[in-house]
Amino acid sequence: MPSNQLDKTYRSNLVEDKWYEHWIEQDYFTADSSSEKEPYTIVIPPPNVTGMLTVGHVLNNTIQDILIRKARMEGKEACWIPGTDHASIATESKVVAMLHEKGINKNDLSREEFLEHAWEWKEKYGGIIIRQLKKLGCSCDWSRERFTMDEGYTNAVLTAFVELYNKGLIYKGHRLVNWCPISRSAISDEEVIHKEKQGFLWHFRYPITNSDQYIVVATTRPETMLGDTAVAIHPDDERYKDLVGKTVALPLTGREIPIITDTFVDPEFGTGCVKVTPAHDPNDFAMGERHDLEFINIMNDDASLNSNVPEKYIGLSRENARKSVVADLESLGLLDKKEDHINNIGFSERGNVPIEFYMSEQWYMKMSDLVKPALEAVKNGKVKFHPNHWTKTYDHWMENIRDWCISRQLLWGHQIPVWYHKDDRTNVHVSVEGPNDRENWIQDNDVLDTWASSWLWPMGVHSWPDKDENLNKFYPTNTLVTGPDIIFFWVARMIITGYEFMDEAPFKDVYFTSILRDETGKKLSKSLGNSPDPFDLFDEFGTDAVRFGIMLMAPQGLDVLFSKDRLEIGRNFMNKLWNACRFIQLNLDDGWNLDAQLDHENTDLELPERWIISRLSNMIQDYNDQLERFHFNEAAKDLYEFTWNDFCDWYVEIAKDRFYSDDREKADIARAVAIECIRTVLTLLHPYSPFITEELWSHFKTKDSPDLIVTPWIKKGPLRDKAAENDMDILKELVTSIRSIRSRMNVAPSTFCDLVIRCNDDQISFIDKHTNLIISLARVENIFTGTDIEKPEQSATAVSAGMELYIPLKGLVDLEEEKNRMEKRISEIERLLKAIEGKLSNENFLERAPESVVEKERSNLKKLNEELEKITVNLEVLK
RNA sequence: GGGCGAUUAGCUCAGUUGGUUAGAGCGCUACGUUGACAUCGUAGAGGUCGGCGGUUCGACUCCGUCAUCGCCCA
Repeated sequence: MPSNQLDKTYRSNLVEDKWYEHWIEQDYFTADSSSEKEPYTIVIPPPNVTGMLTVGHVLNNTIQDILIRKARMEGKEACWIPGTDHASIATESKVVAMLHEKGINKNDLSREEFLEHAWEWKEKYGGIIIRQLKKLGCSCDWSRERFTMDEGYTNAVLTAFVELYNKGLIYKGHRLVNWCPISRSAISDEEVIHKEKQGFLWHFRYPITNSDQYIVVATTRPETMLGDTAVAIHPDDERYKDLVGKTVALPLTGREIPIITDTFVDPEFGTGCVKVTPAHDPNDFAMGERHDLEFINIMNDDASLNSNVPEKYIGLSRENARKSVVADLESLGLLDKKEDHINNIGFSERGNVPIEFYMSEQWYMKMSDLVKPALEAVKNGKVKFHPNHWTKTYDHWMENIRDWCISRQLLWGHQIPVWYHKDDRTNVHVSVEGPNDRENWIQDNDVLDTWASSWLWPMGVHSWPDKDENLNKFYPTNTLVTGPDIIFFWVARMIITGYEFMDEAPFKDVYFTSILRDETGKKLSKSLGNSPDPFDLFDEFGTDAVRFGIMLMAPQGLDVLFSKDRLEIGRNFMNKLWNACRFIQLNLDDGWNLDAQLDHENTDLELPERWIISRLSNMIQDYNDQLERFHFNEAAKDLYEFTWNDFCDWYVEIAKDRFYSDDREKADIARAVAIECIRTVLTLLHPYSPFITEELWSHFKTKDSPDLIVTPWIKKGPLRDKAAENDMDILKELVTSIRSIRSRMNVAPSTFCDLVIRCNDDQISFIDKHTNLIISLARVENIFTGTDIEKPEQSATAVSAGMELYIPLKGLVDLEEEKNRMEKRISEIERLLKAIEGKLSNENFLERAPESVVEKERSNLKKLNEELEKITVNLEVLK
């Protein structure tokens, strides 16, 4: 597959599909349940089957791909199980909209007919996001792809229902639920989004029966007064004591309702009197039960008013009903006043309209016992959260958990496996298969909440409830990667099912990704239109660059402000890597044998080689550590900095000197060292940026090496060499100082200048040893050294690494500027010295600080004093 | 009302268990096409680490408090 020479720029579109197809052909992604290797498993958070790839998916799935590719390279049996979620409400509403466009009303269809359309829709659009994940480069085991409504998965969902039902943990209840009038279904507490909205507080006068008195109630929802069945005051409220026990003639309805007392009423709020609408408010519902009030449901399932209200209001939408009721009360002189009020309104997450509290019969799950092992697992660290602070959110939710409404009045989903006998509705059959004499039974109409199916994902993707070798091998999984916004919906519930059905947590680590926001801090979402299409980004920057860039910008545990130009960093890095490889390749002789490895034991390396290998080893260590603790951004940064700052900026520049010299052996060593660096970087970068690294690998691998995707991971570098790092730091500082002088004095890069160094004997021999490097890196003609060498006339100076540097520049030196610069440095040194002297004259410091810290201060003091002395002398000379 | 998190250079962010002359990228300034890369190179300017207290020999780092912003829950 390798062609001979690398193009001048990296062209992602020529590379990506080629390698993805190759990996698929070689079957690298498929996990083997019978292998002896240690398993490493991830289950994908199943995206909505009708969804499209968002930038959030890119972040989330890149992280999973990084983990799984690394595990694969580490020689584990890597298994990343992909799939999609049927997403009841979201999908059903799309299908309804599609039908509507065709002029079909959902209500005119039978369940079977509707589902036929829905499956058709799923077949048509369901594959999109899977194809998109492939473009992203995800190395999922596609042979294991699952859909939550597949036959096997459905069996798991229904089995779980039946088991929990039989344990008495699932029951039917008639109570208020959160009702979405758009989807006409119950929704769970977690699907209600609270928003503050500017509204009003209306004060109405309710006439006391047989009296000319009235009582004023305050409400934010006038239309519900048609369902009032009481007025309540606080029992200690002196203002209304006389009215207790009397009744009110409820306006517009002709109904007579009692005035009751209840401690729930807040005397401070409004007038201290509240209307009580037990069928439409959770607090009123509770009061209704306490006081045995009448529950009057005044709404249809679409929130329009039903026949329990006076005729003129029947059929009105809740908004119009509000207008009518207010107008009518006002015309009766019963509107006392209207004031501004900020309401906290619950919105349906999917329908994006205010929810209703609606009385209906629903299925509930008892949660209090189920959560216990799951709560414990996170507390004692069997399941670890990254970042850890999410455990607090988890604990709080789990400790205050309420029963879960799991039924939905929808068609798309898992129909509840409960049958009622035709002759006797109280005769109930609950099983996965259903009754044998089906013709005599009617199945429950509702489907299960989608989360009541996806909560089984880690086991349901296998054969559960059957225990086959896949389940044995790949459960529990290792790491879950998901967003903190579904910590309740999904993460907590999966841990619950893990313990309930497998007696074991479903994963060991949970990594919560950053939530992506745009530059103004808004959450990226399709509905807001602020989410860029990832494919535009892939085209513009290359998939690898997007993956790398997004990982580099995703901080640990924080939201991330996404912006396109930050992806440029990724693109530039890919280009840099590509060109560094290209340069090394250009400098390999025709006969260069890529199989020749650097023999670390028996090769005498010079300083730059020892240094870069030490830096490489250091990076390998840090990189592995960062990945180990899920700090993906910092791992990426380690790789970036080594490649760019150490390797390209310094080593490749030094290698040029070797390549162009006559010393064949030195040049070959430099080639071998450079190739080792490149191979290491490619190996470690592969999980982040799989395509470009595989491509480059094909040019740099040894003959017998496998594809990079299955090349052994690197955990440890050849060796650290502290001495080499120190020496190289001195050399770099020297070169930088010289460049700095040149820049300050406007010496053109093409000009070679002379360099005079006053320093001690050790330093002289150091300079002698590295003369060639200094000459080529700093563009110097001749170097003169001496312990007492004189400062040349008209020269620019610097003190660097304890040496005095002079660059003769006849006529070019701006004395004033030089003087200012030196004075600035002198005052900086004096500031530092003062601080150090303060510390060193503090007895407490000397006594209590560790010796190494004191020593460091002393050596700093010495260094700075020497520098000060030299600069001062040079300044004197200038004057 | 309760909880969580944030506040470091113009912008976006790093900064391990307290001890560095507080870092990076972008942006900015100057110079530059020197045998890979202008998606580049070299050099440089730019910060009293949100305020106030406290612990400590020593605080960007730990504690308290206030302010501002964001999120979750009620």
